[in-house]
Amino acid sequence: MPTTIKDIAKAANVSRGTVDRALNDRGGVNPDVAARIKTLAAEMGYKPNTIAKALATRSNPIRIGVILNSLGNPFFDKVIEGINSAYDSLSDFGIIMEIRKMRGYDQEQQLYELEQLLKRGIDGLVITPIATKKVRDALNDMVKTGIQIVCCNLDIDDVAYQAYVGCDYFCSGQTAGGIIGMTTHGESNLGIITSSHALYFHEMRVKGCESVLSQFPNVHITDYIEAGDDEELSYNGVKTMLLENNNIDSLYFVTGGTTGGLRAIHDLHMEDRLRVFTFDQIPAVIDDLQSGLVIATIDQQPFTQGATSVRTLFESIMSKQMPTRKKIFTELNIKNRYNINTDSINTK
Amino acid sequence: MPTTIKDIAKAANVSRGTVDRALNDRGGVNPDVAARIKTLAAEMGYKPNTIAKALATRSNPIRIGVILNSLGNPFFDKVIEGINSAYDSLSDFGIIMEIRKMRGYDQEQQLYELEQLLKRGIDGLVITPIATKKVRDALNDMVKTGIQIVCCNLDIDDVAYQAYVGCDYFCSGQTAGGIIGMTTHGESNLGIITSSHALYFHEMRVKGCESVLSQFPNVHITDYIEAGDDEELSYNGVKTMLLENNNIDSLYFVTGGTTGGLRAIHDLHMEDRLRVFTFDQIPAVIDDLQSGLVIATIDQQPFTQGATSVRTLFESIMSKQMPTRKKIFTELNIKNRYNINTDSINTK
DNA sequence: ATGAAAGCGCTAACAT
DNA sequence: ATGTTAGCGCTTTCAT
Repeated sequence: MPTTIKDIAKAANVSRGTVDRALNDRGGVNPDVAARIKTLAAEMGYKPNTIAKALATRSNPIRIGVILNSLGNPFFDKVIEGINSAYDSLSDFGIIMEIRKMRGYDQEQQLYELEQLLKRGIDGLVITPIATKKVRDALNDMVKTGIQIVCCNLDIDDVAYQAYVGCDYFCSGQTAGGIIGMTTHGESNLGIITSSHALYFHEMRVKGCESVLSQFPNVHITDYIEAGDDEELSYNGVKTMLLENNNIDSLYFVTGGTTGGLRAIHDLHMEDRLRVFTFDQIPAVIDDLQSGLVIATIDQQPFTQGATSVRTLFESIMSKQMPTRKKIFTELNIKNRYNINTDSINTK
Repeated sequence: MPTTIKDIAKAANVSRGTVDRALNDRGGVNPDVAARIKTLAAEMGYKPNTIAKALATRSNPIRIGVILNSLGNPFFDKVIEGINSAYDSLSDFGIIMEIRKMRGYDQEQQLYELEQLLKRGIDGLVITPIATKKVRDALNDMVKTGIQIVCCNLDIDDVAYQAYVGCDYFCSGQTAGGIIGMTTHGESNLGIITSSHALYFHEMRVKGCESVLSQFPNVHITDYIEAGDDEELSYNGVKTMLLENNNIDSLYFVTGGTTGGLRAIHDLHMEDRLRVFTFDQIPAVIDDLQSGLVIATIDQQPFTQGATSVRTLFESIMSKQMPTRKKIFTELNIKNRYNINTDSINTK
């Protein structure tokens, strides 16, 4: 039988209330007594029982806010599924969650959503932060008021958050580089489509890929465009790229814009000439994995990212402790047409 | 506020005890009243609060037995980590778990372990079942006495278990076939090392791979040995295979024996001649992914298999309901040297 | 500063 | 067959 607060109370010759106050630093307890209780608890190997605590605090439940720049980005569908799944499984603990969705990387929009959540009152926040000074400051202000933050999918420097949950972007680029090098047998003229050099994490995917491709002297990066995560820009950009460089035989889509770019290839009927490498398992990618146009896509476990963000935040609030690791990296997985997710777990 | 048993009691004009008895079919309640309570509960959207239930039943906790044929098989290290992780996170719910480890596929050994667990008394069982008639019968007998079963990593037909948690073996073979075909550019003389044709699931990996490779007319299966999951047999078999077939340029290790086989390659100094494809992320594979000998390995999420088995069993016992899906497939993931797991979640 | 007691939602033992 | 009550481990309010 594990040690309970009652056992400690008896051992310390005080009431359960006092033990609770001491152990949780609620104040109003003689420092000497508090110290005695704490050492006693440690000696007896006390571990608070989370579910009992959750039951007891059910009347003022933990409130979690979520802000995702998910609108118009099919990648986030799975992240949201993961968030909802974790929420479901935590509902017995009495938690309240509100998701707010926004489009793209507009900091003003994100600041607005933050304000709305603050108004309602929250204990914790899951966010895909936009890495600007204003957002950084706003987040740090929240932390000062006691709100705990977990970053999901996007990281941000110099914010006192609890954890970042997402992939290692440089590593994801390396993984892509590895599969590009191997499947082209080290002979290729590659076109790269990225969002913007300004987006640090997407740039990491390019750098990671290049660092590996440098080992393949006959893989040449022939062209390189920025499509700003916009499907139309990507569509037109890819069209131009392919028409202007008729030696390009493979394409590397770093992020958003993949759907538009694939459409361009189909409209040009250039499927047979090209090998395409992408990220994530969005619908357009799955279709073209089946058709054989996309050779491989790198998955970053979006479902797990969502679920783990919520769970990590919850545990962090409940236990009043930092998570054991600050950077919680999800796996990077190469998917071909045979192992794309149909009905495995971590997915649904 | 969610509906509680108290709300239903009030609405039905009975006591909470009666509601509890009715909803849990504990008997000793007027059928009409029971029916009324049940429909009322459904109407009011009642969902039992798991954590309250767990607290209340803490005095006779759920006992879970685990039987794994993990001895001498490094693959299972991660499965066990997953099992222990799930156990930790469920310990507040008051569960007791006992793991029994055995070696290989000996049915008598497995029957013995089953008997030991039965003696101690268990409510649920996680097992890597050996698919023989005796084991099948023993498991079905247990189910009849009310013990719930979850199969982990290995499936078995005609057992009334709650769920199978593991990979789709045929699909894992297809995935391997895809990566072999792509990275060899469809030109290869392939040697296959499997455990035994008699082991259905390993055979599926061969069939799945062959089904895909048939699309690559210039990939030839040159040799094919059975190494019975034994490292020494594999070591010698691979040596012979490579010496007798000096046109073999790639190897496909279906399962156990990978460590021994890789050692044979090194001892023959044939690293440069070969491309190797394996399953799982056991230490020897990780080393040779780094060295470049292993091109890719197919991961099946062993940590998740362990954790999900325990969680599924626990939820199934607590809720007295079948899991939503009977076959819970873990993801199959292609790993190259850049995305093998170092410190991502799902792993540790 | 400390103790006592009620209560979170549910189960189980005991009454009726 | 049904009601009542104590209790699981913890928090919180109200006394002292």
